[in-house]
Amino acid sequence: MKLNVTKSSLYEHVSRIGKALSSPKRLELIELLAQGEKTVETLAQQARMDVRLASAHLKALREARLVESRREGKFIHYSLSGQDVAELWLNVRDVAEAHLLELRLALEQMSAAPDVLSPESRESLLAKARSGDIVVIDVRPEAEYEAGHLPFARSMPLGELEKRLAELPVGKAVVAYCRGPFCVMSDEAVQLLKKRGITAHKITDGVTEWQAGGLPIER
Amino acid sequence: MKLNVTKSSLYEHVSRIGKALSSPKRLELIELLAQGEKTVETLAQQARMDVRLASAHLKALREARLVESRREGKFIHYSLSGQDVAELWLNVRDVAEAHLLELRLALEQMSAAPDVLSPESRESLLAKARSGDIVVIDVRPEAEYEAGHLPFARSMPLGELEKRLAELPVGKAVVAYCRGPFCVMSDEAVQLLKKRGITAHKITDGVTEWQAGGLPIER
DNA sequence: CTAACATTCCAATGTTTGTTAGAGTGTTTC
DNA sequence: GAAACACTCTAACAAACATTGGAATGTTAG
Repeated sequence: MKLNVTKSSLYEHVSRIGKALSSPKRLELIELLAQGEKTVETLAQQARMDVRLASAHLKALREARLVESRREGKFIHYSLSGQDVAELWLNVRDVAEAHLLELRLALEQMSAAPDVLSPESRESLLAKARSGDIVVIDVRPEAEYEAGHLPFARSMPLGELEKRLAELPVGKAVVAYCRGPFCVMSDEAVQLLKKRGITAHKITDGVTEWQAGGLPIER
Repeated sequence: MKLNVTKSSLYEHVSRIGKALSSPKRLELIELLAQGEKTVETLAQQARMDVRLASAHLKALREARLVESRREGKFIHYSLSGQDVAELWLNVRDVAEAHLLELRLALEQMSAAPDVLSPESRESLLAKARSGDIVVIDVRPEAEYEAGHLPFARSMPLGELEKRLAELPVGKAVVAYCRGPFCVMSDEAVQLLKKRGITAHKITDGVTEWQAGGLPIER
């Protein structure tokens, strides 16, 4: 029998948010939810964890009011309870990257192999995409593309990429993106494309980073 | 016997930052450190906790690279390891305030009594302070004032306020501030001033909020 | 109604964390 | 050198947490 003592100092309240951010699994769920609303099953599958565990973590996130749920028939759809939550995730990630050497090393090692497009300005990328100079592909699952994607990007989920290579205009450089710097799907896409002789690069920005930078998102 | 397995997924690294933010005591220490570097003893005293406990929490914060320490003779001075850490704290606090009803209620209740200056723009406050239209007082301990304060503010620590009332120009409205919305020192200052018949208001901004808003800080 | 399914709840496990007590380091002052 | 001081480390315990197995809930489809 637990008593509801609510040791409610102001810091206590804020620490509930901190607690929600203190588990790697929950952070992964937040990043996935930043790509659009999802069911528990989808989340569990994409984060490779047991459904029960995902449910438990989602409960914790819901209690910290970072996520909301919506029932639709058999399924319960979870989503972040605001754009500010996605931006908080970016903020925590940036601070971690700035101060934790280990993380910076791990990230460098990860994206050392495939071509990362030099961080030219987001606007210049946008301009090239608009003019048709380059082809921007979104290699995330289609549902995430539907929930919001970069302007002028076309959906080309990693799993289908190989079969759908013919859809890509010949001779044009391809720029791939996925969920953000922690996501390896764009790396794999670039590898595959280069193997087929297609000029390909990746950008580490995902939709969340793009949006947080004040740039437009299409739907 | 613990093995140093370092389950180093990327999320694992970021969660170290989250863990550091998951304890109310640590958050309080972060807020205090945002006011300027401090020794363990000062921190323990201001946060009303045992020195040993403060030391333990500081160790955790240091391991998450959110704070740094610097030895100077007998004393070890702790400080945030970057402005970004202070801004992360603001970000977490803002998200908590936006999504946790309980916190918003607690805050409203807290600042219901004393006069909160209507959130007129920071610039207009600055202008009035510059022109001498109002007197801005910083009621934090003097050391924190020294480490950085609002432009045109004069130091008037809460503990000395009563003795030093004569220093205030007569007939002018006083605006008090302290560490931020969680800090009650400005509330107490306003109460005391009003009791003496002095027109007094508070602003909830502290130096950190002011600075994060892109406004200048004096030193 | 029942069956199938998505999701959550409950209970039990081992692990991590917060806290305090007491001892130990390193630095200054005499 | 010794004493005083600021701070940290070790050990210990209770509380909180993550994870898994098994059962329960609520919904749709028949």
